[in-house]
Amino acid sequence: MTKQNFELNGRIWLEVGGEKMLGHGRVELLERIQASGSIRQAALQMKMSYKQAWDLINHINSHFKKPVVVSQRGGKGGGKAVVTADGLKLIAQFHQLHASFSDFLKQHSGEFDLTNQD
Amino acid sequence: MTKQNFELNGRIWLEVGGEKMLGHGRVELLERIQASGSIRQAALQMKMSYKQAWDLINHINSHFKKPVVVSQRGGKGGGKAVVTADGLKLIAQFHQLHASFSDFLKQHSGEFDLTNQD
DNA sequence: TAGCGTTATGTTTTAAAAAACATAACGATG
DNA sequence: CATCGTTATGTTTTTTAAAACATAACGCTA
Repeated sequence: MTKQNFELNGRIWLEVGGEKMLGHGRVELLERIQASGSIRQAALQMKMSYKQAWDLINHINSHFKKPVVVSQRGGKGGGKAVVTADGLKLIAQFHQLHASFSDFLKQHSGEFDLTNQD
Repeated sequence: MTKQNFELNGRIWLEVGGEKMLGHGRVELLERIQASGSIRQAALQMKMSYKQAWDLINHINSHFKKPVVVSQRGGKGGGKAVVTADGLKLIAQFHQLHASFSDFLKQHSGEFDLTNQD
């Protein structure tokens, strides 16, 4: 009898109007924007193009009642971006939820089993 | 104060060797194969091409130690396909797990909240 | 006031994924 | 022993998504 080796995995995310809005990747992007004060730097760190990062946060901003990132161009350093209080709240809430989800996956990871008598 | 309307959502799946192997869609495919005795009929029901369905179950079969579907061509009706005992076991185990996951999502769906004093 | 680095946005090109198409093999059955 | 409906598989085309490229706007700062 040889035992099949399984792993349980999954993803969770936040939706607004049925549209995916905030998952693991976008939360990381927000965190890096907050840490660096720059969309460009955050994008570089995550190996995505500036445009891709900008499109993402623009999409989020335009679907929430209040923006999660506010930015300005020109000035010292060329411009900057900061995560709003709401954005920070979302990051924290997502982390908390994701920790519960990780527990869930770990707790149920043994439930797949094809062991039998052969 | 206007409240942002959130929904929590997610997916879970089974992996073998880090590769996604069995999630919601493939489980449904297996069920329809079992119910109809035919890959073609299952594919039609799910509005996918026969090739796509076949590629999926072939991929699964070749990554598990024992196949989840066995099939034969020719003969009465042109051929047939049946889900193995292991396959049926996986379906059942996935359903059980997915029910727990649905509970998880429901229980935590209220954890996102941006309500504040403005 | 020219230059710098970043935000903001549109367009074009490339790559990946999906769909469509085509065809052989098979075995009961009439 | 030809037909039928399905399994099995490869190839081509289309669609979609991602990446690359290009450029304007902006406001400090030297």
